[in-house]
Amino acid sequence: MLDLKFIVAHPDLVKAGAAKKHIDCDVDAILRLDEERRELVGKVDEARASSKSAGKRIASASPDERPKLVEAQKAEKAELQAMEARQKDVDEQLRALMLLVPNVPADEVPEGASDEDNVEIDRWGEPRAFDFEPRSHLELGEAHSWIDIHRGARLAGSRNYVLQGDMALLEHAVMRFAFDEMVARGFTPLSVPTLVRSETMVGTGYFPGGEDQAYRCDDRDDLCLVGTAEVPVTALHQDEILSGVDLPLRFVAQSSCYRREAGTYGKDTKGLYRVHQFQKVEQVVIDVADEARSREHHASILANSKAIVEALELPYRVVNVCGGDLGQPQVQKFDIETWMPSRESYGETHSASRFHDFQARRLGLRYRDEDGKVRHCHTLNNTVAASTRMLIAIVENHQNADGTVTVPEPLRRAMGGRETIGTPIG
RNA sequence: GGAGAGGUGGCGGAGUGGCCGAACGCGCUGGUUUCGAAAACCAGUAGGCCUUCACGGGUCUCGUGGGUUCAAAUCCCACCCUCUCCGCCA
Repeated sequence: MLDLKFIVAHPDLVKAGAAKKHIDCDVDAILRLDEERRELVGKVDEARASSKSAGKRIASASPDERPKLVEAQKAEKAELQAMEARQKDVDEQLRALMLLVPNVPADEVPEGASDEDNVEIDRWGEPRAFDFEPRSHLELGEAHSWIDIHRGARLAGSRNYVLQGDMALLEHAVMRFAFDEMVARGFTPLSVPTLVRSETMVGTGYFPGGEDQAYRCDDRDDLCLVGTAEVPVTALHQDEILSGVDLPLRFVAQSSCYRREAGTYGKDTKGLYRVHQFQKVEQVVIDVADEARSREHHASILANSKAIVEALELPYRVVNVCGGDLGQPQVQKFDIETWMPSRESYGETHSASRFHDFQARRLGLRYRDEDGKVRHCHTLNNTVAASTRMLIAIVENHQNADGTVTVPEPLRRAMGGRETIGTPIG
């Protein structure tokens, strides 16, 4: 969330930011509640101080004046309790509203309502001109018994799948390559829980608002399956005060990712593009609160992922995500979209976001700065590789006329040294 | 799942109703000393909120939330977490 002091000092900026994101929030109600809160806090503190000193008088009073003093205190206490109850009520209302206020987008974020308004800012490689009719990943997958949608659905419902044989191997190969690359770049490898407390979902900004998109086990255990390792990794140091000299922290984690995809019925129903579960390697950076550093990290985590996609020889473009396509927590987001022949378009494969202290403030993630002051950290994250979407891009872009698939060089070692997979299709 | 023990500051650890945001030790920071360092000695060392130009002052927080009391780290209730033993188990 945003700093309450910031909201109070710059209500128009916050409102403009929300408008740019096409998100509703009641800034004026927050201003009103904050004023009421200040008034109450002043009064409550005063009443408490007087109650305290009265208590001390009672403790040192003689036995015969004690009952009188205690009686007087009882009356004051009722008054104090009423004020405290009101204060608590105001605080709760305030927090609930604060959780709904979106982060202010950067100036460079383009205006726009949906992903159609995202602005291309970079492009690498050329979509391949096939001299044969290219097959979709699903056609290839079914021909080679690599992808089993029917049994996936039978096991787990629609939007589920089973990978078999070389496709299951290739999935591991991509994940391992992505993970190793990040470790080589100095990121600390992490293996984290994917089932987290609801509180952790709130901390990273997914709740409130994203409850429909998460699988929840909270009727019995107050736990949710994460949609990305970003959640447990960013929250790793929640409620801690880190030492400034330890920053930045750079983490890489692989995890299963679970997404309900509510409200997407009928959209991307074919193949592996939009599924309920996949594997993902994710990178997370936690650093001091500094705009320049935030921008540097943003560029660098984007570069990390570009290097992966380039090493796999996949054409891509980078888009500057517009206001309306930006989530509540982000300041700015760059998506990498990788060319997918069957879609005849670039499909989103990576999402590099920076948050300023929006997540850190919810998480209680802080550090002690050089000047001795305690501040909230800045957080960032980006996809390194998401299994299903990378598999789509790899098999579709590197397919051959006979239905075999050329394995990109970095993945060959994990594929037993083979240059191609699949037997020619008749 | 059953039985027991426990959760106090960066760490260890005292504290069983008012004098406790909290002894003592370690760590850390500054100073004295030293050619420099170590040691020794002295001083400082949690966070939130309100208030103040500032110095400061007030208040809250001893796992979390409720309760008892004029007064709670301390008593009561619920929940969360950790550890030990048993059971189950990849």
